[in-house]
Amino acid sequence: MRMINHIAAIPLFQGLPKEYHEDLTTIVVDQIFRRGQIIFSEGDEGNGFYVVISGRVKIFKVSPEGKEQILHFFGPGELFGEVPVFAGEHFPAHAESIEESRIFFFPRDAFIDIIRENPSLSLSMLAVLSRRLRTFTMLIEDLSLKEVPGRLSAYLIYLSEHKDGTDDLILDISKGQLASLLGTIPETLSRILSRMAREKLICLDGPRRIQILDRNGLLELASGERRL
Amino acid sequence: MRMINHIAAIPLFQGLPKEYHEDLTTIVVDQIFRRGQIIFSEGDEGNGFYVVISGRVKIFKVSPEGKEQILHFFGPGELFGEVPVFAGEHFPAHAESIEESRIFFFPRDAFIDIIRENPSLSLSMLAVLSRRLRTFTMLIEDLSLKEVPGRLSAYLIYLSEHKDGTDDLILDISKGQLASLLGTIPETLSRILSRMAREKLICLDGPRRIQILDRNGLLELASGERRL
DNA sequence: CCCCTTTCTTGACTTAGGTCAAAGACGGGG
DNA sequence: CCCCGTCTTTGACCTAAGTCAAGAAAGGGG
Repeated sequence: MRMINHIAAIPLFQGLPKEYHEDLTTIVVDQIFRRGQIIFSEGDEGNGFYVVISGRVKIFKVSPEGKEQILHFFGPGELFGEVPVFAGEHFPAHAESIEESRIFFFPRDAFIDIIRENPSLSLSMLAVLSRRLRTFTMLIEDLSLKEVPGRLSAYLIYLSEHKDGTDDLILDISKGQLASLLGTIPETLSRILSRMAREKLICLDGPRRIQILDRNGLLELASGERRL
Repeated sequence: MRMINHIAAIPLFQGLPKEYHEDLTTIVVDQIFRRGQIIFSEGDEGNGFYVVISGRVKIFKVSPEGKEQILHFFGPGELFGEVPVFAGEHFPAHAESIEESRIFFFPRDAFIDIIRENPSLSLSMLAVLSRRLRTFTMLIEDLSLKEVPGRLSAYLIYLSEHKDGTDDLILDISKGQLASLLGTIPETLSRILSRMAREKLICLDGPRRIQILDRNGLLELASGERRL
């Protein structure tokens, strides 16, 4: 049974006594979702939460006219859909698998029973939720206080700080998705990218490769000191 | 000692064994803040969280140019500033007392000790954080997917559903603050209010009194079906 | 009751960024 | 290697909403 290894690898469950890992394997549901498949929709009843084992998932809202605002991307080891478990019954947004993904589902009631007996697990959950609140706070700040070039700069800086090795940044999502994450549309994003390239802030090195030429310039944009 | 009564009245601590209420009184710090006084600032180290006993508090972000985005208002019984307790060290936003307020402060370490022994308290905290995540999700949706008349309509509908008795809605905050909560500026809010009055959706009955004339019209605006 | 401060409204102007439309560039399957 | 669908870019246009500036109302303290 390899499931227990997957569970032990989930950050949320690190530092949990082994017997709880075993308890968790008894309640977990192992699922595969294909690219584009909806995992849950806004308003669905939330009977449990999910953890990405492999692949990637996006969480998003849609306006009546069809514009979509991405709230998060989640990759391996991250959990999502936990809000209704503690707050009430309904999911506040949609979840879609953006590539073939393996997802573990943890049913609500059984999970709460485990939590009731394990304060250290609940502290982990509290940490996860608090960190999520912080990222939302940043997203709200971006959306309401910065213009799009500022949000984009902040995102590029963020990428450059979390990348591994290479000189270029590799966008791991399509530009359309990035636009939605930044609260704008592909056309606008495209214009801003080429404007930034013209201003020698960045260099577009290929379809999904971006090189940062003027880090300070980006930082100034991100903090609102400069306009494009 | 009346402090324990205040603590017992905090929703977060409802359903907690009495002895924990007593433990809490030993760690709590009782504070008074005046109107306009800053409780903490973005980036401050978070050594604990706060609960409003009386008065009102706003949580907000400020752009480099000084525009402010209000994230929350909190009144009696509500807690705030809990993110750094579990997620890390720094407050992600500012907190200001908008009227004379009595605030209890709970230091981080002592509180975590109590949580470690009391799963039902941690479940309450998880519920509070989850509900907060949900309201942020709604705020993000509003800010990025709706135009200002839509956000305002949503807020008026919300008020009308939570009001007590009277026919008119009473704005409990200034129009400037409301503008900031809606992610806009007072001029724009003012224009939209008079436009809504002209369109007979609402009636402005005095400085802070608004009467809803056409609930459906507001609902259509809030859901994006109609434009103003 | 009146002054002074703060808040609110209104107007003229500017602009970021969204919409619509069409052309170009990728990229995987046959 | 070529075709077709999907992503991306570019252009012309439009509009929501922000800026600046000047009055008008409210509201609290003396």
